[in-house]
Amino acid sequence: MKTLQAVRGMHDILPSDAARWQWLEQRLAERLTAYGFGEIRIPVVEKTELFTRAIGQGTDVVEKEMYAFPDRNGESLCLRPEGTAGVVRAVLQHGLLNPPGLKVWYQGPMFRHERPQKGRQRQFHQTGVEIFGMETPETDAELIAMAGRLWRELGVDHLLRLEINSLGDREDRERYRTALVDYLRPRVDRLDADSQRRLETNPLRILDSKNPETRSLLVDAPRLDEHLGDEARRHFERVTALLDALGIAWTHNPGLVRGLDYYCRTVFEWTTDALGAQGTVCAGGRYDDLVEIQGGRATPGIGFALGMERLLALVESTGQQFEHRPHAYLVSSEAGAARLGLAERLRDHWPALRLITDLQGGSFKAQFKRADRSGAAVALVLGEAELAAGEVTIKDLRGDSPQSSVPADRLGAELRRRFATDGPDVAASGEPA
RNA sequence: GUGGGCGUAGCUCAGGGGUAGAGCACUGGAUUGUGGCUCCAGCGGUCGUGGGUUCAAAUCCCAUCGUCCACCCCA
Repeated sequence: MKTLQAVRGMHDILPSDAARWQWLEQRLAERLTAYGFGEIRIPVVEKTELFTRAIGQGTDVVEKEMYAFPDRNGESLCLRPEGTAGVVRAVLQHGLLNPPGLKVWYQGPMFRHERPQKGRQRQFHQTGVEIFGMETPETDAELIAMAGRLWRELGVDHLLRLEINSLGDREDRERYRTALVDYLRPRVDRLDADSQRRLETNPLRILDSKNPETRSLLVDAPRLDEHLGDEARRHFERVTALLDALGIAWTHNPGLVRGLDYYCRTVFEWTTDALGAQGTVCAGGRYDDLVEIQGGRATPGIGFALGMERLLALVESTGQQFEHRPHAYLVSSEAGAARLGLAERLRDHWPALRLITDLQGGSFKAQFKRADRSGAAVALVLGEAELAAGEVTIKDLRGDSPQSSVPADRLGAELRRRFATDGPDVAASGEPA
Protein backbone atom coordinates (compact mmCIF):
# COMPACT_ATOMS: atom_id res chain seq x y z
CA MET A 1 0.00 0.00 0.00
CA LYS A 2 1.39 3.32 -1.04
CA THR A 3 1.65 5.94 1.67
CA LEU A 4 -0.21 9.16 1.05
CA GLN A 5 1.06 12.68 1.36
CA ALA A 6 -0.60 15.73 2.84
CA VAL A 7 -2.41 18.01 0.44
CA ARG A 8 -0.19 20.58 -1.24
CA GLY A 9 0.45 23.63 0.87
CA MET A 10 -1.03 22.07 4.00
CA HIS A 11 1.50 21.18 6.62
CA ASP A 12 1.63 19.02 9.71
CA ILE A 13 2.72 20.60 12.95
CA LEU A 14 4.77 17.87 14.60
CA PRO A 15 5.41 17.42 18.33
CA SER A 16 8.83 19.00 17.87
CA ASP A 17 7.13 22.18 16.56
CA ALA A 18 4.01 22.15 18.68
CA ALA A 19 5.80 23.47 21.77
CA ARG A 20 6.52 26.75 20.02
CA TRP A 21 2.92 27.01 18.83
CA GLN A 22 1.66 26.51 22.36
CA TRP A 23 4.13 29.06 23.62
CA LEU A 24 2.92 31.67 21.15
CA GLU A 25 -0.79 30.87 21.45
CA GLN A 26 -0.61 31.08 25.20
CA ARG A 27 1.08 34.48 25.18
CA LEU A 28 -1.37 35.90 22.67
CA ALA A 29 -4.36 34.57 24.60
CA GLU A 30 -3.10 36.07 27.86
CA ARG A 31 -2.49 39.47 26.35
CA LEU A 32 -5.80 39.64 24.47
CA THR A 33 -7.68 38.57 27.59
CA ALA A 34 -5.90 41.28 29.55
CA TYR A 35 -7.20 43.89 27.09
CA GLY A 36 -10.75 42.68 27.60
CA PHE A 37 -11.25 40.47 24.58
CA GLY A 38 -13.23 37.24 24.86
CA GLU A 39 -12.45 34.26 22.69
CA ILE A 40 -14.90 33.18 20.01
CA ARG A 41 -14.68 29.84 18.21
CA ILE A 42 -16.54 29.54 14.95
CA PRO A 43 -16.72 26.91 12.21
CA VAL A 44 -14.05 26.50 9.59
CA VAL A 45 -16.71 26.04 6.92
CA GLU A 46 -19.25 28.73 6.06
CA LYS A 47 -21.63 29.42 3.21
CA THR A 48 -19.69 30.75 0.24
CA GLU A 49 -22.07 33.66 -0.03
CA LEU A 50 -20.86 34.99 3.32
CA PHE A 51 -17.41 35.66 1.89
CA THR A 52 -18.44 36.92 -1.52
CA ARG A 53 -20.67 39.45 0.21
CA ALA A 54 -18.14 40.52 2.83
CA ILE A 55 -14.82 40.41 1.03
CA GLY A 56 -16.06 41.62 -2.34
CA GLN A 57 -16.47 40.09 -5.78
CA GLY A 58 -13.54 41.91 -7.35
CA THR A 59 -10.94 40.68 -4.87
CA ASP A 60 -8.34 38.02 -5.57
CA VAL A 61 -9.36 36.11 -2.48
CA VAL A 62 -12.89 35.61 -3.79
CA GLU A 63 -12.04 35.41 -7.47
CA LYS A 64 -9.45 32.69 -7.39
CA GLU A 65 -8.37 31.66 -3.92
CA MET A 66 -11.42 30.18 -2.23
CA TYR A 67 -11.81 26.52 -1.47
CA ALA A 68 -15.50 26.37 -2.44
CA PHE A 69 -17.41 23.16 -3.00
CA PRO A 70 -21.04 22.10 -3.29
CA ASP A 71 -22.63 20.58 -0.20
CA ARG A 72 -24.77 17.47 -0.67
CA ASN A 73 -27.85 19.62 -1.08
CA GLY A 74 -26.18 21.70 -3.77
CA GLU A 75 -25.49 24.73 -1.60
CA SER A 76 -22.03 26.21 -2.07
CA LEU A 77 -19.84 25.97 1.02
CA CYS A 78 -16.36 27.26 1.55
CA LEU A 79 -13.31 26.71 3.73
CA ARG A 80 -12.92 30.08 5.36
CA PRO A 81 -10.25 32.28 3.74
CA GLU A 82 -10.30 34.75 6.64
CA GLY A 83 -11.93 35.20 10.01
CA THR A 84 -13.78 38.48 10.14
CA ALA A 85 -16.77 37.56 7.97
CA GLY A 86 -17.55 34.51 10.06
CA VAL A 87 -17.21 36.44 13.30
CA VAL A 88 -19.66 39.04 12.05
CA ARG A 89 -22.05 36.27 11.04
CA ALA A 90 -21.83 34.61 14.44
CA VAL A 91 -22.16 37.86 16.34
CA LEU A 92 -25.32 38.75 14.40
CA GLN A 93 -26.75 35.25 14.58
CA HIS A 94 -26.49 35.20 18.37
CA GLY A 95 -27.45 38.80 18.98
CA LEU A 96 -24.17 39.68 20.66
CA LEU A 97 -24.41 43.31 19.56
CA ASN A 98 -27.12 44.01 22.17
CA PRO A 99 -25.77 46.14 23.76
CA PRO A 100 -23.53 47.20 20.85
CA GLY A 101 -20.02 47.06 22.36
CA LEU A 102 -18.13 43.79 21.87
CA LYS A 103 -14.49 42.73 21.78
CA VAL A 104 -13.64 39.20 20.59
CA TRP A 105 -10.62 37.31 19.39
CA TYR A 106 -10.23 34.07 17.46
CA GLN A 107 -7.49 31.72 16.46
CA GLY A 108 -7.38 29.00 13.85
CA PRO A 109 -6.71 27.76 10.35
CA MET A 110 -7.62 29.67 7.20
CA PHE A 111 -7.54 28.36 3.64
CA ARG A 112 -6.57 30.02 0.40
CA HIS A 113 -5.82 28.23 -2.85
CA GLU A 114 -2.60 30.05 -3.69
CA ARG A 115 0.75 28.86 -4.96
CA PRO A 116 2.79 28.10 -1.84
CA GLN A 117 6.04 29.91 -1.17
CA LYS A 118 8.00 31.23 1.77
CA GLY A 119 5.55 32.49 4.38
CA ARG A 120 2.54 31.39 2.34
CA GLN A 121 0.63 28.15 2.67
CA ARG A 122 -2.78 26.96 1.57
CA GLN A 123 -3.70 26.17 5.14
CA PHE A 124 -2.30 28.78 7.47
CA HIS A 125 -3.21 30.07 10.88
CA GLN A 126 -4.37 33.44 12.00
CA THR A 127 -5.09 35.02 15.31
CA GLY A 128 -7.44 37.94 14.97
CA VAL A 129 -9.34 40.44 17.04
CA GLU A 130 -12.52 42.35 16.32
CA ILE A 131 -14.10 45.30 18.10
CA PHE A 132 -17.72 46.19 17.40
CA GLY A 133 -19.71 49.27 18.25
CA MET A 134 -16.82 51.62 18.95
CA GLU A 135 -16.09 54.34 16.45
CA THR A 136 -13.77 56.60 18.42
CA PRO A 137 -10.20 57.17 17.22
CA GLU A 138 -9.14 55.91 20.65
CA THR A 139 -10.39 52.48 19.60
CA ASP A 140 -8.07 52.41 16.59
CA ALA A 141 -5.16 53.72 18.64
CA GLU A 142 -5.58 51.25 21.49
CA LEU A 143 -5.85 48.35 19.08
CA ILE A 144 -2.62 49.37 17.39
CA ALA A 145 -0.95 49.98 20.75
CA MET A 146 -1.96 46.48 21.84
CA ALA A 147 -0.35 44.99 18.73
CA GLY A 148 2.79 46.99 19.44
CA ARG A 149 2.83 45.63 22.98
CA LEU A 150 2.55 42.08 21.64
CA TRP A 151 5.62 42.58 19.46
CA ARG A 152 7.58 43.89 22.43
CA GLU A 153 6.51 41.00 24.63
CA LEU A 154 7.47 38.51 21.94
CA GLY A 155 10.81 40.23 21.38
CA VAL A 156 10.22 41.01 17.71
CA ASP A 157 9.33 44.72 17.82
CA HIS A 158 12.68 45.67 16.30
CA LEU A 159 11.82 43.60 13.22
CA LEU A 160 8.47 45.24 12.47
CA ARG A 161 7.35 48.63 11.27
CA LEU A 162 3.88 50.09 11.15
CA GLU A 163 2.34 51.53 8.01
CA ILE A 164 -0.98 53.26 8.20
CA ASN A 165 -3.42 54.91 5.83
CA SER A 166 -7.00 56.08 5.66
CA LEU A 167 -9.39 54.84 3.00
CA GLY A 168 -12.04 57.40 3.94
CA ASP A 169 -15.73 56.67 4.13
CA ARG A 170 -17.69 54.94 1.42
CA GLU A 171 -18.76 58.17 -0.28
CA ASP A 172 -15.16 59.43 -0.22
CA ARG A 173 -13.95 56.28 -1.88
CA GLU A 174 -16.65 56.48 -4.51
CA ARG A 175 -15.73 60.05 -5.40
CA TYR A 176 -12.08 59.14 -5.47
CA ARG A 177 -12.72 56.04 -7.51
CA THR A 178 -14.40 58.16 -10.16
CA ALA A 179 -11.51 60.63 -10.20
CA LEU A 180 -8.94 57.86 -10.44
CA VAL A 181 -10.73 56.09 -13.27
CA ASP A 182 -11.15 59.40 -15.12
CA TYR A 183 -7.40 59.91 -14.85
CA LEU A 184 -6.36 56.38 -15.79
CA ARG A 185 -8.88 55.62 -18.54
CA PRO A 186 -7.12 57.78 -21.18
CA ARG A 187 -3.82 56.15 -20.20
CA VAL A 188 -5.12 52.61 -20.06
CA ASP A 189 -2.65 51.28 -22.64
CA ARG A 190 0.26 52.19 -20.36
CA LEU A 191 -1.09 50.08 -17.49
CA ASP A 192 0.06 46.51 -16.87
CA ALA A 193 -2.42 43.75 -17.67
CA ASP A 194 -3.58 43.22 -14.08
CA SER A 195 -4.15 46.90 -13.55
CA GLN A 196 -6.12 47.17 -16.79
CA ARG A 197 -8.43 44.50 -15.53
CA ARG A 198 -8.70 46.19 -12.14
CA LEU A 199 -9.62 49.47 -13.75
CA GLU A 200 -13.01 47.86 -14.30
CA THR A 201 -13.28 45.62 -11.26
CA ASN A 202 -11.43 47.30 -8.41
CA PRO A 203 -9.54 50.48 -9.41
CA LEU A 204 -8.21 51.30 -5.93
CA ARG A 205 -6.11 48.15 -6.00
CA ILE A 206 -4.08 49.68 -8.83
CA LEU A 207 -2.57 51.96 -6.19
CA ASP A 208 -0.38 49.24 -4.73
CA SER A 209 0.77 47.82 -8.04
CA LYS A 210 4.49 47.19 -8.10
CA ASN A 211 4.76 47.48 -11.85
CA PRO A 212 7.27 50.35 -12.49
CA GLU A 213 5.43 51.71 -15.52
CA THR A 214 2.15 51.72 -13.62
CA ARG A 215 3.81 53.33 -10.62
CA SER A 216 5.20 56.15 -12.70
CA LEU A 217 1.70 56.81 -14.01
CA LEU A 218 0.40 56.99 -10.46
CA VAL A 219 2.81 59.76 -9.46
CA ASP A 220 0.54 62.38 -11.03
CA ALA A 221 -2.71 60.56 -10.33
CA PRO A 222 -5.30 62.03 -7.99
CA ARG A 223 -4.59 61.16 -4.37
CA LEU A 224 -6.92 59.33 -2.06
CA ASP A 225 -5.95 61.48 0.92
CA GLU A 226 -7.12 64.58 -0.98
CA HIS A 227 -10.56 63.06 -1.34
CA LEU A 228 -11.17 62.28 2.31
CA GLY A 229 -14.28 63.85 3.80
CA ASP A 230 -13.92 66.06 6.86
CA GLU A 231 -14.97 63.39 9.32
CA ALA A 232 -12.65 60.74 7.94
CA ARG A 233 -9.80 63.21 7.80
CA ARG A 234 -10.32 64.30 11.43
CA HIS A 235 -10.54 60.66 12.48
CA PHE A 236 -7.23 59.83 10.82
CA GLU A 237 -5.50 62.89 12.25
CA ARG A 238 -6.75 62.00 15.70
CA VAL A 239 -5.58 58.39 15.42
CA THR A 240 -2.09 59.36 14.32
CA ALA A 241 -1.88 62.05 17.02
CA LEU A 242 -2.76 59.42 19.60
CA LEU A 243 -0.09 57.10 18.23
CA ASP A 244 2.43 59.91 18.53
CA ALA A 245 1.32 60.58 22.10
CA LEU A 246 1.76 56.89 22.92
CA GLY A 247 5.21 56.88 21.38
CA ILE A 248 4.30 54.46 18.59
CA ALA A 249 6.28 54.98 15.41
CA TRP A 250 4.29 54.88 12.17
CA THR A 251 4.66 55.86 8.56
CA HIS A 252 1.90 57.03 6.28
CA ASN A 253 1.62 54.86 3.18
CA PRO A 254 -0.92 56.44 0.84
CA GLY A 255 -0.79 53.34 -1.38
CA LEU A 256 -1.90 51.00 1.39
CA VAL A 257 -5.28 49.79 0.18
CA ARG A 258 -5.71 46.21 1.46
CA GLY A 259 -7.14 43.36 -0.51
CA LEU A 260 -10.52 43.05 1.12
CA ASP A 261 -13.32 45.40 0.11
CA TYR A 262 -14.86 45.85 3.52
CA TYR A 263 -12.20 48.17 4.93
CA CYS A 264 -12.77 51.90 5.39
CA ARG A 265 -11.05 54.74 7.21
CA THR A 266 -8.06 53.46 9.18
CA VAL A 267 -6.07 50.61 7.64
CA PHE A 268 -2.70 49.46 8.87
CA GLU A 269 -0.06 46.83 8.33
CA TRP A 270 2.91 45.64 10.34
CA THR A 271 5.59 44.47 7.95
CA THR A 272 9.07 43.02 8.12
CA ASP A 273 11.82 42.45 5.61
CA ALA A 274 13.09 39.42 7.52
CA LEU A 275 10.64 37.00 5.88
CA GLY A 276 11.35 37.14 2.15
CA ALA A 277 8.65 38.37 -0.17
CA GLN A 278 5.76 37.92 2.26
CA GLY A 279 6.42 40.82 4.56
CA THR A 280 3.04 41.34 6.15
CA VAL A 281 2.82 39.86 9.62
CA CYS A 282 -0.27 41.63 10.90
CA ALA A 283 -2.83 43.75 9.11
CA GLY A 284 -6.24 45.17 9.66
CA GLY A 285 -8.44 48.17 9.72
CA ARG A 286 -11.85 49.60 10.19
CA TYR A 287 -14.93 48.05 8.59
CA ASP A 288 -17.76 50.33 9.62
CA ASP A 289 -20.12 49.12 6.86
CA LEU A 290 -19.59 45.39 7.17
CA VAL A 291 -22.17 44.60 9.83
CA GLU A 292 -24.80 46.38 7.80
CA ILE A 293 -23.69 44.61 4.61
CA GLN A 294 -24.23 41.34 6.45
CA GLY A 295 -27.75 42.34 7.35
CA GLY A 296 -27.25 43.71 10.85
CA ARG A 297 -28.01 47.13 12.25
CA ALA A 298 -25.27 49.57 11.17
CA THR A 299 -22.45 49.04 13.68
CA PRO A 300 -18.85 50.21 13.34
CA GLY A 301 -16.12 47.64 13.56
CA ILE A 302 -12.36 47.37 13.54
CA GLY A 303 -9.93 44.52 13.80
CA PHE A 304 -6.75 42.90 12.68
CA ALA A 305 -5.42 39.46 11.89
CA LEU A 306 -1.89 38.23 12.33
CA GLY A 307 -0.27 35.35 10.50
CA MET A 308 0.88 32.78 13.04
CA GLU A 309 3.42 31.05 10.79
CA ARG A 310 4.97 34.38 9.91
CA LEU A 311 5.01 35.67 13.46
CA LEU A 312 6.46 32.39 14.66
CA ALA A 313 9.20 32.59 12.05
CA LEU A 314 10.10 36.03 13.39
CA VAL A 315 10.12 34.81 16.99
CA GLU A 316 12.31 31.86 16.03
CA SER A 317 14.76 34.14 14.27
CA THR A 318 15.47 35.79 17.63
CA GLY A 319 16.68 32.50 19.13
CA GLN A 320 13.78 32.15 21.55
CA GLN A 321 13.74 28.78 23.37
CA PHE A 322 10.44 26.90 23.65
CA GLU A 323 11.19 23.44 24.95
CA HIS A 324 9.66 21.85 27.99
CA ARG A 325 12.53 19.63 29.01
CA PRO A 326 11.71 16.95 31.55
CA HIS A 327 12.96 17.27 35.09
CA ALA A 328 13.54 13.57 35.51
CA TYR A 329 13.64 10.28 33.64
CA LEU A 330 12.99 7.09 35.54
CA VAL A 331 15.28 4.19 34.74
CA SER A 332 14.65 0.80 36.31
CA SER A 333 15.61 -2.83 36.02
CA GLU A 334 12.77 -5.30 36.18
CA ALA A 335 10.68 -3.63 38.84
CA GLY A 336 7.42 -3.24 36.90
CA ALA A 337 4.76 -2.31 39.43
CA ALA A 338 7.30 -0.70 41.73
CA ARG A 339 8.44 1.56 38.94
CA LEU A 340 4.99 2.82 37.95
CA GLY A 341 4.02 3.12 41.59
CA LEU A 342 7.02 5.27 42.34
CA ALA A 343 6.30 7.51 39.36
CA GLU A 344 2.67 7.96 40.35
CA ARG A 345 3.56 8.77 43.97
CA LEU A 346 5.98 11.41 42.73
CA ARG A 347 3.26 12.92 40.56
CA ASP A 348 0.90 12.95 43.55
CA HIS A 349 3.53 14.76 45.56
CA TRP A 350 4.39 17.30 42.83
CA PRO A 351 1.79 17.45 40.05
CA ALA A 352 3.83 19.80 37.86
CA LEU A 353 6.82 17.45 37.86
CA ARG A 354 7.85 16.63 34.31
CA LEU A 355 8.73 12.98 34.72
CA ILE A 356 9.16 10.36 32.02
CA THR A 357 9.16 6.70 32.91
CA ASP A 358 11.11 4.39 30.64
CA LEU A 359 8.48 2.05 29.18
CA GLN A 360 10.62 0.35 26.57
CA GLY A 361 12.87 -1.39 29.05
CA GLY A 362 16.00 -3.18 27.97
CA SER A 363 19.50 -2.73 29.32
CA PHE A 364 20.41 0.09 31.66
CA LYS A 365 22.67 1.30 28.92
CA ALA A 366 19.77 1.67 26.52
CA GLN A 367 17.58 3.26 29.18
CA PHE A 368 20.24 5.77 30.14
CA LYS A 369 20.73 6.61 26.51
CA ARG A 370 17.05 7.43 26.19
CA ALA A 371 17.20 9.35 29.46
CA ASP A 372 19.98 11.49 28.04
CA ARG A 373 18.17 12.02 24.75
CA SER A 374 14.98 13.07 26.50
CA GLY A 375 16.77 16.15 27.73
CA ALA A 376 15.93 15.36 31.35
CA ALA A 377 18.02 17.05 34.03
CA VAL A 378 18.37 13.94 36.17
CA ALA A 379 17.91 10.21 35.87
CA LEU A 380 16.14 8.39 38.71
CA VAL A 381 17.43 4.87 39.09
CA LEU A 382 15.29 2.13 40.59
CA GLY A 383 17.20 -1.14 40.37
CA GLU A 384 17.43 -4.29 42.41
CA ALA A 385 19.80 -2.76 44.94
CA GLU A 386 17.62 0.33 45.39
CA LEU A 387 14.50 -1.79 45.65
CA ALA A 388 16.07 -3.93 48.33
CA ALA A 389 17.22 -0.85 50.28
CA GLY A 390 14.02 1.13 49.74
CA GLU A 391 15.98 3.83 48.00
CA VAL A 392 16.19 5.62 44.67
CA THR A 393 19.40 6.82 43.08
CA ILE A 394 19.53 10.29 41.54
CA LYS A 395 22.03 10.84 38.78
CA ASP A 396 22.76 14.28 37.40
CA LEU A 397 22.71 14.06 33.60
CA ARG A 398 23.77 17.63 32.90
CA GLY A 399 26.55 18.28 35.38
CA ASP A 400 29.23 16.19 37.03
CA SER A 401 28.04 16.09 40.63
CA PRO A 402 28.23 12.50 41.92
CA GLN A 403 25.08 10.43 42.02
CA SER A 404 23.43 9.83 45.36
CA SER A 405 20.69 7.70 46.84
CA VAL A 406 17.76 8.81 48.95
CA PRO A 407 15.03 6.84 50.71
CA ALA A 408 12.11 6.39 48.30
CA ASP A 409 9.69 8.24 50.57
CA ARG A 410 11.93 11.32 50.62
CA LEU A 411 12.49 11.41 46.85
CA GLY A 412 9.68 13.85 46.09
CA ALA A 413 10.93 16.36 48.63
CA GLU A 414 14.48 15.95 47.36
CA LEU A 415 13.41 16.63 43.75
CA ARG A 416 11.48 19.75 44.78
CA ARG A 417 14.55 20.93 46.64
CA ARG A 418 16.78 20.34 43.61
CA PHE A 419 14.48 22.16 41.23
CA ALA A 420 13.50 24.87 43.69
CA THR A 421 15.18 27.52 41.54
CA ASP A 422 12.93 26.42 38.69
CA GLY A 423 10.00 28.77 38.69
CA PRO A 424 6.88 27.51 36.99
CA ASP A 425 8.20 29.26 33.89
CA VAL A 426 11.53 27.53 33.73
CA ALA A 427 10.45 25.46 30.78
CA ALA A 428 9.27 28.42 28.80
CA SER A 429 12.43 30.38 29.40
CA GLY A 430 14.52 27.41 28.41
CA GLU A 431 17.59 25.84 29.89
CA PRO A 432 21.07 25.66 28.52
CA ALA A 433 21.47 22.70 26.19
C1' G B 1 -2.55 31.19 -12.50
C1' U B 2 3.00 32.13 -14.59
C1' G B 3 8.42 31.24 -14.30
C1' G B 4 12.81 28.81 -12.29
C1' G B 5 15.60 25.30 -8.72
C1' C B 6 15.17 20.62 -6.26
C1' G B 7 12.97 15.27 -5.15
C1' U B 8 18.45 9.15 -3.78
C1' A B 9 18.37 5.81 3.77
C1' G B 10 14.74 8.73 9.52
C1' C B 11 17.84 13.70 8.45
C1' U B 12 21.66 16.50 5.37
C1' C B 13 23.49 15.34 0.78
C1' A B 14 27.18 12.91 -3.10
C1' G B 15 26.74 9.92 -7.59
C1' G B 16 24.64 12.02 -14.14
C1' G B 17 23.97 5.09 -18.92
C1' G B 18 27.06 -0.75 -16.54
C1' U B 19 26.54 -4.43 -8.88
C1' A B 20 23.01 2.01 -4.74
C1' G B 21 27.05 5.65 -1.48
C1' A B 22 28.85 9.07 2.73
C1' G B 23 28.07 11.78 7.25
C1' C B 24 24.63 12.19 11.14
C1' A B 25 20.79 9.35 13.50
C1' C B 26 19.30 4.33 14.96
C1' U B 27 20.56 -1.00 16.99
C1' G B 28 24.29 -4.05 19.23
C1' G B 29 29.26 -4.71 21.19
C1' A B 30 34.04 -2.97 23.55
C1' U B 31 31.63 -1.59 29.20
C1' U B 32 26.53 -8.32 32.40
C1' G B 33 23.84 -1.42 37.08
C1' U B 34 25.06 4.12 34.02
C1' G B 35 23.99 8.26 29.06
C1' G B 36 27.34 11.99 26.74
C1' C B 37 33.42 11.07 24.22
C1' U B 38 36.12 7.12 21.38
C1' C B 39 36.54 2.52 18.57
C1' C B 40 34.18 -1.85 16.12
C1' A B 41 30.04 -4.15 13.81
C1' G B 42 25.09 -3.99 12.08
C1' C B 43 20.11 -2.31 10.46
C1' G B 44 18.11 0.70 6.93
C1' G B 45 16.51 2.42 -0.23
C1' U B 46 11.04 -0.63 -5.65
C1' C B 47 16.70 6.56 -6.28
C1' G B 48 8.77 10.77 -5.63
C1' U B 49 5.20 8.29 -9.18
C1' G B 50 3.77 6.64 -14.23
C1' G B 51 5.27 6.02 -19.12
C1' G B 52 9.15 6.16 -23.05
C1' U B 53 14.34 5.51 -25.32
C1' U B 54 18.22 1.62 -24.60
C1' C B 55 21.20 -4.86 -24.49
C1' A B 56 21.20 -1.97 -19.84
C1' A B 57 18.04 4.00 -16.64
C1' A B 58 18.95 6.70 -10.01
C1' U B 59 21.39 8.74 -14.50
C1' C B 60 18.54 10.52 -20.95
C1' C B 61 13.22 12.06 -22.69
C1' C B 62 7.86 13.04 -21.57
C1' A B 63 4.06 13.49 -18.11
C1' U B 64 2.50 13.88 -13.21
C1' C B 65 2.76 14.79 -7.89
C1' G B 66 5.40 17.13 -4.02
C1' U B 67 8.81 20.87 -2.31
C1' C B 68 11.52 25.47 -2.39
C1' C B 69 12.07 30.47 -4.45
C1' A B 70 10.11 34.47 -7.22
C1' C B 71 5.89 36.91 -9.90
C1' C B 72 0.87 37.79 -8.57
C1' C B 73 -1.60 38.39 -4.08
C1' C B 74 -1.97 38.24 0.99
C1' A B 75 -1.69 37.02 7.29
